[in-house]
Amino acid sequence: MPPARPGPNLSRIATSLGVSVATVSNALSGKGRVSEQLAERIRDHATELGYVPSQAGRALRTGRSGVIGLVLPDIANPLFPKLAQAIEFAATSAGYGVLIADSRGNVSAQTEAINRLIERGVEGLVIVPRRATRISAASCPVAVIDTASTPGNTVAADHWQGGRDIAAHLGELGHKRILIIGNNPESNVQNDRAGGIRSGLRHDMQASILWVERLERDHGGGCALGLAEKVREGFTAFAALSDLQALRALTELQRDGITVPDMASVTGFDDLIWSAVVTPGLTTVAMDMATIADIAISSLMKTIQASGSREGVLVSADTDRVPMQLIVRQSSGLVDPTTTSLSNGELLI
Amino acid sequence: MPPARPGPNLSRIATSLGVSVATVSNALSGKGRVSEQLAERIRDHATELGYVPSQAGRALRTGRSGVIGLVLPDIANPLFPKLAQAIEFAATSAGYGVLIADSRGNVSAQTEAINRLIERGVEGLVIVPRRATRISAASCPVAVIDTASTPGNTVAADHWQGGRDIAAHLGELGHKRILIIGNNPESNVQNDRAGGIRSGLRHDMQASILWVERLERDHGGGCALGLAEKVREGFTAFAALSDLQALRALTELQRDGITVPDMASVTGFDDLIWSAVVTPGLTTVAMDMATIADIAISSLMKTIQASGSREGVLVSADTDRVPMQLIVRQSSGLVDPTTTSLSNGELLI
DNA sequence: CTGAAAGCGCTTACAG
DNA sequence: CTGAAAGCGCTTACAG
Repeated sequence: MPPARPGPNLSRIATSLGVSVATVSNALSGKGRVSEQLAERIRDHATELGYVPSQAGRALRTGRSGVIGLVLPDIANPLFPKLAQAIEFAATSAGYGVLIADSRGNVSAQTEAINRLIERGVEGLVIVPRRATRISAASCPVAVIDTASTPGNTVAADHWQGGRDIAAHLGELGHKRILIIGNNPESNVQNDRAGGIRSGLRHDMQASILWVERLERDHGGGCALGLAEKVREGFTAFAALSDLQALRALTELQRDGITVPDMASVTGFDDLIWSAVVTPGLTTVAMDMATIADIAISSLMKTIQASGSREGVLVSADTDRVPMQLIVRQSSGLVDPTTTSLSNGELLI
Repeated sequence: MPPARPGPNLSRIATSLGVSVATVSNALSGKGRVSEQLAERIRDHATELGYVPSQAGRALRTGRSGVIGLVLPDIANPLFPKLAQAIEFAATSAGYGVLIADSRGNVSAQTEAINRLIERGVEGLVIVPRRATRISAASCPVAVIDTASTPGNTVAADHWQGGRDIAAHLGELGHKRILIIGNNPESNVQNDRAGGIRSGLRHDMQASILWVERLERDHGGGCALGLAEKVREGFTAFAALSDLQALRALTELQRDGITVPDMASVTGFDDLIWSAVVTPGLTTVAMDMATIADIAISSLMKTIQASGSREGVLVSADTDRVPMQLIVRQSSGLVDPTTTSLSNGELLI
């Protein structure tokens, strides 16, 4: 005999009230086929007993688990907290739970992670793919979060426009020679951002690009970027393609006696946690994670509802580009004290 | 009539092979009540058909969902990636999925988050509680990750010992006057760390403490910490209670022309992502997240197995203190190039 | 407005 | 070694 749940179930409520389980079910789901009077009695009794509906029973009957999966290439990525928070919030608002999976390691780990989630019965998947991975249709609806320049149905920040904003900002400050600092030349995101910067330069501005990964291949991990030398060569602005590289640039410049922003400006991307904390505060461009998450989740919901949750199609929304927002702080020479405060009273540690 | 799943189920495999569902179930679960020959035929046919077992059916029958919940006070916390990654890995290894929930906001949000997870049928919960929150027994086993000084059954890093390691390290470097920089005087974690530092000072060393939150209450968010002044007063080492404050200290010192580590040393806690990236690299103390996660998950598994997954008790392990590990980088004046490399080729951006 | 009944897919005693 | 059957808790046509 199957193990009985300790908590009360519909049947217990029903017999205890002398009504049928069907009526209890209808009353609790509020479908309105029960007289309001009886419905209220049933609801009261249910709360009194501490009734918690069984997801398993409901899922088995309806074919919907009420859960989606979030697959990340590397949870340790500093962008992840914002993404996970936004997805969790959007999914919860839509009445769904979020199972996480880390596809750390190779591409096959990504496939395994996806399969694990599908075995757990997720109704849909939000995937941030590993580099150079195309998600072949899984056996459930999938929303991909990636660069706009990745082909396929994706939602992404408008990295290109973010780059243009950076270029415009640096132009206003009078910079002529910009050094773009990227990590990985294979990254679609970084190439979009760099392209945006280049396309936003005024005619009298010019930019070079430094790929840190290549530098480190030649000189070892953690090597100096040699930015003081670049300053001597005439570069006055360092536009990193992520806040992590921006932080590296900022601290290296300061260590070498180049004051920021007096002698050089530094900008980043993503508004990661430390951007508002460092001195001088880091000028950066933020993704609108809430909107990105909303689009991903709502496309997913639409597809789930339409397909009866079982089609293995990518979400049918066209590629969405969500605007990025420039956040000016002191590292680029403009001081706006209102953007530097960080309410970190909520930080765990 | 309930909606049929599109994929094959046990019954389809059974009829297609002319055997009973019981036999298929036994063959696939490998309980060994089926002749090896038949079992193999069944397994082959199942993979051929792309059979994926229904979690819902299994959960309903066995009373186990195969899922645990992870409740975090704030997913945006920079420590979260490491924690989530470690928990996800430990849970996956134990055959469990991980549902996440953010108890952002007030304490009642934490209660709601816990209830949502319980409604989704989690068999256990890993909770990083909000400050000053005691988790009253939920209706499933709970493992709490917090400071060792929080009463109750918890697993935590040995923050006190980490503090002692910092003090010993600074002592070896010859520092006499230490400024401890904390964020929040209410935090058990921070108080443990500060206490550890104080207890590890040699007789000829002395420490003062600066609470940033109080400073900002008086001078506004993002205000300067005034560390250059402290250097003039004779402080030579700044021991932050988290890497975020350490980064703030480091950049403020550098901006004010105090070279690190020549004129002052800086240390942090947690080995967050940027510690290895800044110049000079940040000396810090790392939690052993893998071990913490292993202990939390295995206690949970033990309690789940013992109690039939339904008792509302905290895990019965005594409070576990997991050692922290000192990571020496240049910010404290010792240069060890082997610890400065960061393989960030896997970073998304 | 309310109830009896079927059935989602699975596992596990129990019989043979 | 294999099969028939019960039952986990729910929802939803269908009858009354």
